[in-house]
Amino acid sequence: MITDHSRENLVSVLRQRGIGPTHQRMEIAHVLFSRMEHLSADQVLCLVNGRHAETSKATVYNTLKLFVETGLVREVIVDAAKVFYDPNTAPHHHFYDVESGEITDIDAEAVTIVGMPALPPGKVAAGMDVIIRVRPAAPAPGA
Amino acid sequence: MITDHSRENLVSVLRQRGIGPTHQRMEIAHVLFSRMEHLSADQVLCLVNGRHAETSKATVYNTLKLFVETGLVREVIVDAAKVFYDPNTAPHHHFYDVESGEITDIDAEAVTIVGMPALPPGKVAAGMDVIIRVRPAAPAPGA
DNA sequence: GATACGAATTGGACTCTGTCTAATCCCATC
DNA sequence: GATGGGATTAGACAGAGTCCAATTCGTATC
Ligand SMILES: [Mn+2]
Ligand SMILES: [Mn+2]
Ligand SMILES: [Zn+2]
Ligand SMILES: [Zn+2]
Repeated sequence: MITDHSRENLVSVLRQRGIGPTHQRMEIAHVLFSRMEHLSADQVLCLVNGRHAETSKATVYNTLKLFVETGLVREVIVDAAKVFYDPNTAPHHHFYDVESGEITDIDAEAVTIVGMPALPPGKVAAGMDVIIRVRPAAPAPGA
Repeated sequence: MITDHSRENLVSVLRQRGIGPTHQRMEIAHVLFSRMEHLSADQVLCLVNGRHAETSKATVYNTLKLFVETGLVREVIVDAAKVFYDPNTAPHHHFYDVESGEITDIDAEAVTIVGMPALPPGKVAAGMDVIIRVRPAAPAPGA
């Protein structure tokens, strides 16, 4: 969890991962880590170019892929339409509102999975996702 | 779990859900229930048209959506690239091999989730997915 | 300051999954 | 064998994401 969003700190966070801190990468990291929300590539593109266009779609995709490969952010696959990028890399799970698209974190510490079967032979674990799909409660009938 | 793949039984399975058993729908149901595998829309299209083309892409998408809406099959979202359709509608979870794309079922009976936090206020549960991402074990070094 | 060079960025074409629509087809009923 | 409504269809379309060759950037060296 990155709490210091200053330019100097973002530079060192990128450098720690061997990522050259270019202007575009800094802007994208800033968008992700200042908000700590689950953003799609298109949302990142729009936020980065909010004032005036300065970063291309190709660079946003290049950079998000680079951030994922280096473990700076995590992909969240809950919706068939698009990938979300999650600046929270601590182990955790998600609520997903299938109507609004809203994604909410669930602390992994709080949850235990009992009776998990052995991995298929010849396979090694690469991660676990728990997704609780929710929808807005229907208003009480007659209310 | 549908064990009888005879034409007559598929007709009655569709009728039970209020789905008119057209030739194309029967073929698609047959492809899904005779294999009991997790298939993408494109795989269904190719399998249905294996011999000679008889069903359009539009009909495959229409029919899969209809099957999902009526609870005959279930969508599995594990891969950003495409949706898989699962003829197993019993509650269960999945192993997903991120390299081969192979999907394997995990019986939900065997697994218990302890300490699940309360749903966000105003939300009602619509389902839970557990996805264990795996990859082929690296060959032993020096072997 | 000018030059050189590898790395990063870019526009735009392209692929792929999935949606939409208007025309046509199918088929049960009369 | 006409009628009518649902199902199917081709193909245009939309949106996410990839790819590539050309350009630009940042930095190191002179
Ligand atoms: Mn800025
Ligand atoms: Mn068949
Ligand atoms: Zn998250
Ligand atoms: Zn399954």
